Amino acid sequence: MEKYNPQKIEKKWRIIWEESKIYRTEETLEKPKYYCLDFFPYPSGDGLSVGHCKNYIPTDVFSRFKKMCGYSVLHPMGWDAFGQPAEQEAINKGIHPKITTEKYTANYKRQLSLIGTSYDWEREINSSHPDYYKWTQWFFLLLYKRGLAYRKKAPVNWCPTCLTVLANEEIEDGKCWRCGSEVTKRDLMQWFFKITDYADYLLKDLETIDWPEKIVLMQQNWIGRSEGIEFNLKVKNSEKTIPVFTTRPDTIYGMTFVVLAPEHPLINELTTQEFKNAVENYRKIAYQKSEIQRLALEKEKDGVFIGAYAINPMNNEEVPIYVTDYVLMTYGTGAIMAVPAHDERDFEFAKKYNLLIRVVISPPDWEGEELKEAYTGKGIMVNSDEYNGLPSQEGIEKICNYLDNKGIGRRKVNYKMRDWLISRQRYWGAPIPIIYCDACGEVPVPEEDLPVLLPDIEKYQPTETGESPLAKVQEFVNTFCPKCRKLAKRETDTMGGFACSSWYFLRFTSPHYKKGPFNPDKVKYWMPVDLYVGGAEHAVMHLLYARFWTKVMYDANIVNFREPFNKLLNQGMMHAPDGRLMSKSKGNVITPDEVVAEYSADALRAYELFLGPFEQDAIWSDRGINGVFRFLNRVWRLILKEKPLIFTKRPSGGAEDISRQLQKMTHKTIKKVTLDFEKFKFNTAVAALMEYINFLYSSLDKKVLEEIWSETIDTLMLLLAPIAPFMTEELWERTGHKESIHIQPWPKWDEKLTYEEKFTLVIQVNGKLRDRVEVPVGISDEEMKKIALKSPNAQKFIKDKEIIKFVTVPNKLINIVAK
RNA sequence: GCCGAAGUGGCGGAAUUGGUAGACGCGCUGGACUCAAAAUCCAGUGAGUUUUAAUACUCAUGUGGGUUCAACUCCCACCUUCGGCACCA
Repeated sequence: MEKYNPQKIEKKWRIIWEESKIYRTEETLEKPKYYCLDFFPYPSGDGLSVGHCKNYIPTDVFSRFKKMCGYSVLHPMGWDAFGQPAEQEAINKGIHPKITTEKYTANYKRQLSLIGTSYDWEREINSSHPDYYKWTQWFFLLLYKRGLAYRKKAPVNWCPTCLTVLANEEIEDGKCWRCGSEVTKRDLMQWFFKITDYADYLLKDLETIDWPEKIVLMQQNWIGRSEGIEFNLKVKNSEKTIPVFTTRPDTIYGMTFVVLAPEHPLINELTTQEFKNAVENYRKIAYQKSEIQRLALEKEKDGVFIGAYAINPMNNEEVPIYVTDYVLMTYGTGAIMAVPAHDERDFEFAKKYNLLIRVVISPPDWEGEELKEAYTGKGIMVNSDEYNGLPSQEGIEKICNYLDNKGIGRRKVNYKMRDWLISRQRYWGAPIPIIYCDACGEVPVPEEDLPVLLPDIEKYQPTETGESPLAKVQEFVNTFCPKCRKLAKRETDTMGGFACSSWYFLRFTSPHYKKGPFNPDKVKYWMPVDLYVGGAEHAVMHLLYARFWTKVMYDANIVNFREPFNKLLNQGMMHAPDGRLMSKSKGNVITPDEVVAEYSADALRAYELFLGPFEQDAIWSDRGINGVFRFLNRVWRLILKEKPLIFTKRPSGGAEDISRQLQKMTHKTIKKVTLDFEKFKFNTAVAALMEYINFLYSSLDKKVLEEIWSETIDTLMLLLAPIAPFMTEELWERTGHKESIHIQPWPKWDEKLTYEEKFTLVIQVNGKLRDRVEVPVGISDEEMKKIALKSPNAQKFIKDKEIIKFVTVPNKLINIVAK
């Protein structure tokens, strides 16, 4: 027998598979389709680590499995090559992103082939290629035409290191998600997508998809829907009114002051002369503060009085108006009625400035004493005139009705989610296809003029001016107005990377289509994605944006589904042996290259699957992989060398004939592995195959009918094929099969053959295990009782006691309850 | 602070609807093979008590209660770890 030589056979099959195009996608109406997709990766210079493989291996195993089960499977791969990470890399290394991108994608592709993935490379896409971003721009225009892309000057998040604006989702703890610098505010003219128009829609349709609860919850929280009422507060000695939003109108009688955000437009008009200086000072300081300082939890609430008074519409009480930075201009109306008794922040503020704290919702067991902290729960209304005695819920209804009827306010829904900031002052992205003309204003680039090509330039470093590097490229900026043909200027900002990944899953269905972003027939055939697999870190970014674009497409009648990804799974992260995340800077990266060289791609695959549950984090261990490597060697040896005592006809005498047990074991294993694969439980599937082979080895000194042995080893190879594609292909060939193992039908199990004839009857006394007896399946309760009572071990524990009852579980156990 | 997930041998992890806790693997121990080692193969391996031995018993799934004939699984309280959100009125 030739030794298992993975280096040789893996290289051999990689070449054969590529030449025979065995992984080309099949599109046929005769089979059900299955679209299995990985998150769109950004190809980094560091290449793949075994951590990344924790995602790609399981989806590959599953795709192979589905294909063997008779599906036509779409399992594509492409590159999210545009965007900041790629550009930053290029800047750091001083090499043009176009060049680095090309190099890195080639490396990724090589590594993915190395580990035996079955991607259809004829469908490879790259978001930084003009034939791709042409359509990203096309989608921008679609949103624009539907009123969902607009430009406004707004204080936006600015990263002083990356020199660009960031979307809200790209800020973590007030810091840039990429470089960790503190984010500051800057007033810039920016493009936004109106995702808030779809807030409710995005929220509701979460019910229709099979996603991890965790992600659904994160999206719900991110969207942050809250129902309330917006109403106007009159200002004493002024015509102006201040709109405020509240979800707790039942606490309106507890309003003892009003607070405005520092950016509030009414501050200038309402502040009295006397307080102008103090207010201006406060605003200046607040405005200079970075987000992180402003949001710091420990920070004391402060603010200044503006000299004006607002009037409570319920009782005409006059309350002072303050400006403070704990109120955000970007949510609700940027002003609130402050109810210190029932809001923690207002309470803190009132304490600091000795403002009145009036209880209007009675906390449980409250007897009129002063509150030590705000009571934010619901309760019975007090100190609220005719509303006294009402529970909160009713109070909310009644007061809303009152304000509504009086024309003072109206019910409103607010969302935490903000519009999606799409402009980036960066070179490496899809140019925003808009032209500014002195005569015609903002003009979209006509579809037939797409793509707006990203010029090839030398100086792509970002600038501090808040302008994209493209602004300095005269040939790019200067153009003609598509409407009036006069001289005009192009928009020089590019789109953030998340634009590209908001539709790429559609492009895979027809990656070379020229007449549109995708071929509608192919989209109809393949979409939606049946299984989408990636990390949880994209919960509120990519996964929300892609859903949004899909809904816009649905409304525009270009797709016939409202959700792009039916089922979503998040893989756990793979940590380095030191328990930390793998990263080049920490020097603890383990690459698939080194593992494949030392063991084999098949061993790497099997090990990553076996390490633990798919969704759970795992720690790479250099020792553990030995176990699966041994297992693969045992498979190799068993199939090529070992055999039990084979016979062709019923023999007499000699060794024990275990044909029947073997057959049962085979069918039980098929069932176990199949069901485990369906449930993405690859670790127990591998374990089942290990048990299977252990059983086979223990059968070698027994007698087996020839056809059963041949079924046995064929099944072993087939079940293992998605996990260890190289080795099984080689073994399949060596055992005389002509066609590739990867196009064979998945083995089926015969349910009858998974049933046992005997089982271990567990005998308990008062719930404690006392004995075990082998008995035939299907025996009656009475028989079980008889057997149990005969057990000497059980007898020991019941002899001085009175038997009260028997509890039986058919084919499992009997419990004798005795006192 | 709020929301969510998870705590099982020396380690990674298994355990249908509550029904044999620790599958499978790593590691370790002993043995076989070998001049020797590696590799491979065989056996053992939760802790404790007991027995010459086979055996048997007690304890054990983060902690403390509860429901149940029976709890890793269900309920209540708490502890720890990880993840998310964090002035959203």
